[in-house]
Amino acid sequence: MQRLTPREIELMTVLWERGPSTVAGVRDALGDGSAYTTILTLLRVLEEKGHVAREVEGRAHRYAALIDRDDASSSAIDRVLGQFFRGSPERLLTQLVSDRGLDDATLRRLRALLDERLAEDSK
Amino acid sequence: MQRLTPREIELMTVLWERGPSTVAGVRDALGDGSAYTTILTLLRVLEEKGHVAREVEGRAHRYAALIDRDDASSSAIDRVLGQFFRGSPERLLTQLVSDRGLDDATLRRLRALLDERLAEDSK
DNA sequence: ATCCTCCTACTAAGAGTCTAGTACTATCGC
DNA sequence: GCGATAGTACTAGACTCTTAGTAGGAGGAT
Repeated sequence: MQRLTPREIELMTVLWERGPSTVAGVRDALGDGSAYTTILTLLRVLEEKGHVAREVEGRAHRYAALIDRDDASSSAIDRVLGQFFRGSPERLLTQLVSDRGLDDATLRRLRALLDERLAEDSK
Repeated sequence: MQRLTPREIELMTVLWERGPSTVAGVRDALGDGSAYTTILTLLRVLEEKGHVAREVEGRAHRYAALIDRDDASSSAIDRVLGQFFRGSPERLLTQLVSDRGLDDATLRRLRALLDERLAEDSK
């Protein structure tokens, strides 16, 4: 999966969460002061890159995400994993739990998650 | 912490792993075909940004990382967390274990990590 | 029919990233 | 001393990212 820029991630997030949207819809959802044409341009670029598709709807166009949110986040994790943790999820988790001051409740939920996963695997 | 570019991360990684290095040292460690002056320029930029310092050593300069690797990776995690997981480490871990096909051994090690951490906290 | 509004297409500018060349300097071997 | 070598400083070009303006078209209101 090709890398998304920070701004592109913001736009894609809107499409992922709201579903297919018009330029005005995306702009409203973002709620920053970006000009209408700015959003339009960004969506055009995303279309060129193959990350979104659009269809005509009345006189406007409706843009829809073509890539999966999970795929995008997975790529982002891969990148961080490779850049900082020699590809090791353990190292990442270690830092996650040691640096972030996660409270016991969160730690226990994380452990429960792993337990679940392990139980599934052994089925 | 300010965002590092991908290329900057590569250079910083060399400094983090090898310790303070000269331009030639960094260039050798990278081992890609980059021109000497390219590495020089990148290090100069990193110095301008305050990420590295240098001191004269003979006729060359030796560059040293000023920022901590853990801080940088922590920022990277924060970014991904914010961009894709609404700031929730659980959501990140969920995807980590579900998508990545981690084997049972790894999952158990991750769980052991959490157990350790929980034990420490209760001390 | 004409004007207004909404929307798109195209263009462009400024900043940042990454690359590397050229020019200059200092040191070392002789 | 003098040339070769190794290093730095400066410059610059190609590319990407982000922003937004201008022009023009299509539809609706009157």
